[in-house]
Amino acid sequence: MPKVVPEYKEEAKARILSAATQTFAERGYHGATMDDVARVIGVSKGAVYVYFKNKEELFQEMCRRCTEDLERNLNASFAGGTFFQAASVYFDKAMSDLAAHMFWLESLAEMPRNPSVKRMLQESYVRYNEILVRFLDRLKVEGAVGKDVDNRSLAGVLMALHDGVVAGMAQGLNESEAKKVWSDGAKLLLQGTVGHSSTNGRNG
Amino acid sequence: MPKVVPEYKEEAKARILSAATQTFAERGYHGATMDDVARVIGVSKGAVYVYFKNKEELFQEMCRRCTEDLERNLNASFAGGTFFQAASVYFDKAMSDLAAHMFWLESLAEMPRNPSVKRMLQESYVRYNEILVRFLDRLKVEGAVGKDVDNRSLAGVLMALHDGVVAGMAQGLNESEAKKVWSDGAKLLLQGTVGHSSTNGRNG
Amino acid sequence: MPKVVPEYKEEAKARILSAATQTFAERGYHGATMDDVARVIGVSKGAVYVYFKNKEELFQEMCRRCTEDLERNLNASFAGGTFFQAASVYFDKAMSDLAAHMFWLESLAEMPRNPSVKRMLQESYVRYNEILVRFLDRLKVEGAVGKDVDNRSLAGVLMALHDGVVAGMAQGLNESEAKKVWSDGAKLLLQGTVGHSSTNGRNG
Amino acid sequence: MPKVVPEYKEEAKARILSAATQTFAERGYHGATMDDVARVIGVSKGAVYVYFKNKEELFQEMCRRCTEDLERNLNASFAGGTFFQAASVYFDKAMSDLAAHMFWLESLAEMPRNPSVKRMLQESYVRYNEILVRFLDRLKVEGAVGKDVDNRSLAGVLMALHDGVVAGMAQGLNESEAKKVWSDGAKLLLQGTVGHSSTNGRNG
DNA sequence: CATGAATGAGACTTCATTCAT
DNA sequence: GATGAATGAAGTCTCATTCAT
Repeated sequence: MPKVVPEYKEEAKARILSAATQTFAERGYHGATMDDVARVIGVSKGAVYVYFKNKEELFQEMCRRCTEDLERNLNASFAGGTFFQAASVYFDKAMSDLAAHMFWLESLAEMPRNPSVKRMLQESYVRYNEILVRFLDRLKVEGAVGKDVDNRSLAGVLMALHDGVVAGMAQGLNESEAKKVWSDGAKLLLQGTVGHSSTNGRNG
Repeated sequence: MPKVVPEYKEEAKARILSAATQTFAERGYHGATMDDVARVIGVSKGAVYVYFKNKEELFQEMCRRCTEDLERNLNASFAGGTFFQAASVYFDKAMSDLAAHMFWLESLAEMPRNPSVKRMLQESYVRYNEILVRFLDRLKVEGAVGKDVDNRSLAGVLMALHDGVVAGMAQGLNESEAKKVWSDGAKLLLQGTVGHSSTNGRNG
Repeated sequence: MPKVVPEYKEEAKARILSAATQTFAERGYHGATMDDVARVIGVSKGAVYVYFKNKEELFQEMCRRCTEDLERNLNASFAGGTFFQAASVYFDKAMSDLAAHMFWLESLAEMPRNPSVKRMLQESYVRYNEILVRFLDRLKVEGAVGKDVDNRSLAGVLMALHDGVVAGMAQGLNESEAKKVWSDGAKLLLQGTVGHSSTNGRNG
Repeated sequence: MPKVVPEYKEEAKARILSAATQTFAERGYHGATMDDVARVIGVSKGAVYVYFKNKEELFQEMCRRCTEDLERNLNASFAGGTFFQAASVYFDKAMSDLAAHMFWLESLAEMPRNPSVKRMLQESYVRYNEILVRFLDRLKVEGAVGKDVDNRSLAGVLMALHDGVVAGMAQGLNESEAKKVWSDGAKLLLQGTVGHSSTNGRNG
């Protein structure tokens, strides 16, 4: 890969970010050293500083990419289909990057001390919610969600379920258990929304 | 109370643990220094080392007490009454110690690097689950939960919802929003368990 | 020297400042490492940080003390007596701390990059001038300095002579050569002030 | 001018030296990076290494050129005319390159750590002195300087005055104040040399 | 020749831990 | 027991220098 092509720097950055996400997920923000990150891709400490001004900026860029990836995944998964299809598609895709989950916990813990990360996570939290609300609004129109349900609240519950499953995996839940919690939770919630009054099960 | 009696040592330990929990919650495990902890209670760094061999042991003891507190709260809240009563009692008690939530996120993030903490959190996770399963089993006997529901799974969903609400608070949810997510989630889940077949709303 | 006495910290600070002045004078601000400074007094790097927040603050404190010492020396030397007595007393005292001269050159060079040092040196420069002006004013009253001489300007010339002698020593002038330049310069200047008109040689 | 001719290399070297002098004067030897120097003339770091083996050699070459420039200026200014004419001509020319003054202070400070620079500055100091002595010898022949004056010493005083004025400018003296110190100093010194015995003011 | 990505030695700084008082 | 000065390992970051392109 010649150094002269313009894409080179972007690739190098991406390589570092990938190594850093993995390392930070394993060792945490404070436990991971710049040396650790560099060693993963077989370069020297100094090389990382060519692409990122400091550890903090590296971390922020990782957060940015992670939240964007998650948003992309949500957008792609909750674009159409039934509730369960979407939830399942989303979950399977999300599970393919387990390191991202631990990294997310790390960034949650870093929020109180890093205003930039805090802002990013709070803003992305709101955006995720909106994606889900849009999806649920469509389901309501189709009758798959009861008319008396507050979709904003339901979206909040779904996100809590999601975050809680990730936290659960950190606490020992294996992947299949996590998937069961996620799908059982989703099923119960959807059943709850149609409640005893509705009979529409098309989207369930 | 003279200084030589054993109670004094316990009091001193408790004072340090309380200061440490607060400090670790604010600054994180790595961000909080032994000096910070000592300063909060107005003693010297050296004094902390009289009661705890090192930072790690201090942290582990904090984790132990936090998981015990949480377990106590769960046991007390999910001892009797309806599902919503229990959920509400629990939540109100839990909210009274907000620092504990951030500390819990910290300990989650520390798990991969601290086997002892990892074991503690995984074991307590299982115990929490058992508490909830016992509670749900009773509700099922009383008919408040549908007979075809897997209580172990429902307990897992409830815990995920709980953990997700805490994570949501870190991401910007305020206390009343959090309470709404928690109670709406609990309501939807219970409605889901009784589904379209059951008509029993006594425990809702 | 017990650590419990209050004077201990002041003494430790003074010890570090002395070691630092010597080290900075030899190696320069950038060439001298905190390790170098610590090693001179046989302590560890970390000990220096107990007394000074960082290298910059250490340097500033050194500047402060050096300018104060110089001012004290000027005040003591140019308090009374003839011009030559004062100049000679001053010079002999100043020469006893050669390291201070090189340190002063270092701080001159650091001025453009260190606003705090810049301010300190500029302010002390003005104060030195005032000390000399006061002294010259007295001489004028006594008739040792011609009435038509601008004492402020003469003080400026004297200070330039002083600074130039120090610079000259850096450039190879040995102590006796420096003393000759200083005293010959002072003599010529004083002769110049009384010029061809005055005949008063009492202070020459 | 094709790139292969030797003149090109000389031009490139001169361009780098000029950029480096400016940069080193502003940021100091340690504060100025090779990148800074290269950026000023819009070339890459590597290009500087084509013309100079390392930072030290670049610095030495700068010192050499600066001392040569100063010597040239002294030779040109103190070639003929009266004392004041020479001093004034010299000063005006010297003031046109203020950066050189700060660079000179930098190199003074670097002397203890750079034997090559030390040797250069010490040798040039001697040469400057000889230029002034030659000039003063001529004035003495012409009677503008008293016969009983030690010209070598007077030259030393003049150089101290010069260096002190430069140091004074670093300490806050503006250009007109500096000029006043320089010319008042020169006047007083010359008056001093003719002293109470001589009445010759032709050169004053 | 020129470029600039990469290196790695070395500096500053922090902080858990120890120990003499 | 309590203190806090001192230690030293370890981490972040810089930058002179090299070298493949």
